[in-house]
Amino acid sequence: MLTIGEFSKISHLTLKTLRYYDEIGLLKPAFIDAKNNYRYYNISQLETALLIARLKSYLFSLEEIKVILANWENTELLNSKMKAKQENLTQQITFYSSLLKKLKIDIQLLDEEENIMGYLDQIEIKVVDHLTYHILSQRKQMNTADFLLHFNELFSKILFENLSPIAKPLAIFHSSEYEPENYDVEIAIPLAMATNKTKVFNPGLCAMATLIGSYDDLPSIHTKLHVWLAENNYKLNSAPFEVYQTDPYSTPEENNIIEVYFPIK
Amino acid sequence: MLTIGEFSKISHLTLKTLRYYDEIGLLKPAFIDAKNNYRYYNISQLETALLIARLKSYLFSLEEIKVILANWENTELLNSKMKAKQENLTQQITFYSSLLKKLKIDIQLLDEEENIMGYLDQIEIKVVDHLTYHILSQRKQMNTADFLLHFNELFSKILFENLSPIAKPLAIFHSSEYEPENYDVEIAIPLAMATNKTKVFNPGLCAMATLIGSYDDLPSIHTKLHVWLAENNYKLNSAPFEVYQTDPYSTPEENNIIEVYFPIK
DNA sequence: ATTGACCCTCCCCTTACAGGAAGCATTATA
DNA sequence: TATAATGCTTCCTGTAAGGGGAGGGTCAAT
Repeated sequence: MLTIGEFSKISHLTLKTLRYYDEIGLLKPAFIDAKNNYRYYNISQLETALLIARLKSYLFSLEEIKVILANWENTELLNSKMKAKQENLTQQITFYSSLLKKLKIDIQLLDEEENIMGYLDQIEIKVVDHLTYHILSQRKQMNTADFLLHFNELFSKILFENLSPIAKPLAIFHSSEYEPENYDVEIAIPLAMATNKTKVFNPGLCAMATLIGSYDDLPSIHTKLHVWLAENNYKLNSAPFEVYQTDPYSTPEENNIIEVYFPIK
Repeated sequence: MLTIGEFSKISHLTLKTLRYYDEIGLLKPAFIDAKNNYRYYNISQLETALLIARLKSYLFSLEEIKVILANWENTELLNSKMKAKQENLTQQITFYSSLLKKLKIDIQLLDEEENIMGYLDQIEIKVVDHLTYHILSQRKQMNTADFLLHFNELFSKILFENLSPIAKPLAIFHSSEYEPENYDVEIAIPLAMATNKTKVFNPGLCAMATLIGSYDDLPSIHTKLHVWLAENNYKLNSAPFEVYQTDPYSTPEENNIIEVYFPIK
């Protein structure tokens, strides 16, 4: 039997950590002296501690580790968790790598004494009179993370009901605030002919800017448009919408072309 | 003037986020109506919001971003912070990559139906009678993170006082628990001759195991040794110590050779 | 005048502990 | 044996960056 201090020294886990693991039920001492609440550990628990440390080094959460330990006999579980973690780490690495790439571009800009927000001045705003369309649309509360998925239903309908799209798909944003988990969006596809399921989409005069790049830059475009509206004494007349000019499935993230329209008056 | 909802929609920051940024002083609304506490933002603050989002995407903490914004005129600061962050990201990537490599090895083990803790059984324990040395030593409370640095002083003394080391440097662990920030360690170098500054180091009979690999595996060795002591009815006779057989500065992390000794009775 | 959308503050929750206080228990030393 | 030094306990607070929700006030349009 080892006291918590001895156990700490051998396992290289602090007292705080051991007490915390006890509390969350990850590693409970083999024996607790009822009269003074002293914790005592088995020597064999040292190996459990090693295992925990090992899994922790792979960035599993303590909750995940608990599950793995509880099903230690089930090697399939561990195997699949490990493979999931591998996938996870790989994604992290690509994420960090692309971040690093962007960062380096900005550093170069800074070294050339340019403003890193300078790209904002490159955004060009046009005033256009948008065509009137008959659109097939669906309005939903959606999670912005799986925005794309929601188009599938529409695409499918068009395919199976032999409808003919006449322009690129678009999305109309009705939300009054930014709520990524529960975003009020109407996705739509303009059709060549009106049916009883279509409705008329007639935004009229619009301020428009084109985004070439990642969706992450959408706030920049929106900001630009709003600043422009304010400077030119226009008001937003109805919900902003976006037209997707490129296929997000086959286009690399940074080459997407999205037109953002603000109906104005 | 924009209400918080409008500002949220354009900037793609949630209401929660905006209120939080107000609270921590990162982005305070330009105007607050005193009678109802409504927050109102300037259009120009949208660009600040964009900047914040940008820096956040580079994984700066909000605290860092606050500092950067406060010194926005000082382009040097931003530049240096960006370069530090670049370094940081690079390290993260190497860290994740090496983790991924280890993970893949374990996955392969699992696929071959081996236990991932199997390496524990490979650790060989010998009983040896340790030589007696005259050691030049220093006992300190240290942070385990800069363990190596503490040797420099000793090395320097040996060099400038023309002393002759006779064996590899070692460290004796007096701590009674694991406290990474404040670890009670005695670092020592055995010398050929006794002086008035040396003391006798005579651990006697020891159980010994050799670690080839990263320092992270030290708990495994300690665990192994403790299990062995318990199984063979020995007791720890004095503080455990480690002998560093390889130069940590020139040896890649995974090739270090460290001998761990437990004086026994 | 009412209603529904919008805004406010306040409190609790998240991870994986660290830091510290206050108070027993055990062990070492004088 | 008395005292001091450790060792152990529980409990409280704090971390980063907000999310979730309660309870209640306010605004704009009908």
